[in-house]
Amino acid sequence: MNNKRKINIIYRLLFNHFGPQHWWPGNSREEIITGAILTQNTAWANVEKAVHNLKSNNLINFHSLLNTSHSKVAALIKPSGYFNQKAETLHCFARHLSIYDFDLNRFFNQNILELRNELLSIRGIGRETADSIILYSANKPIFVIDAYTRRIFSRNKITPGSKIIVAEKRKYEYDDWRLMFESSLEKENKLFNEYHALIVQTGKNFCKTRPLCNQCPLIKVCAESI
DNA sequence: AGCCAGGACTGAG
DNA sequence: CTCAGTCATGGC
Repeated sequence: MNNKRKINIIYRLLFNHFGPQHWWPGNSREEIITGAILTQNTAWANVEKAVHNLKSNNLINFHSLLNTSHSKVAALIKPSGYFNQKAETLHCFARHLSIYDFDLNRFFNQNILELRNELLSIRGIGRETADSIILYSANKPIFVIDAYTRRIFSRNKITPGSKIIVAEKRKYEYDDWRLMFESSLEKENKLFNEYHALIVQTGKNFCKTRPLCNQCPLIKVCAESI
């Protein structure tokens, strides 16, 4: 069976198992962007504390954020780790958004690739963060790849291209993974939204770095049933 | 006591 | 172009 069919089947299995995930957690586009930056290599529970601190100071607002000192922002987001870098990234994003008078409608009103390139030009925003913002804040269909995605699918022999597997970490490029999913699914933001959320849910439950994913009951069932 | 979490960037070689 | 090193807190 080819990867395309496996990817579609696994989606149904995961959705049937976990149900709808209602992502992204957060109730405004600004909060989603903030969370996407703060969650870089960080447990979500820590991000929630940092977001709460920002909320208490009315700083889920990029205009206000730009008028707040680095040291104050860094102190508020301390629970999410890497607070100096992330405070800088938040400022860089805010500075970029000022070009659009802090109007996300205007910023998001361009095609996906242009938006993506703009996001990638902002220091501290890499591919995963850019794509999370595009999918979950701008509501445009782009498939988000993260460590869980690579881990779960590569351990189940579903990988892009035909490169030799050397190490788990950097076998394939980010965009190879992204295009594998995008070319296998209907290009629909609701589907991409749910699928990535389900992958994270699966990863959190069953596919941590250890124990190995081979011991993941769900994925094992998936693999066997395909 | 480590090890890891919904990454990104830099400088060496 | 690879890739180890760096950034950093809190939970298990």
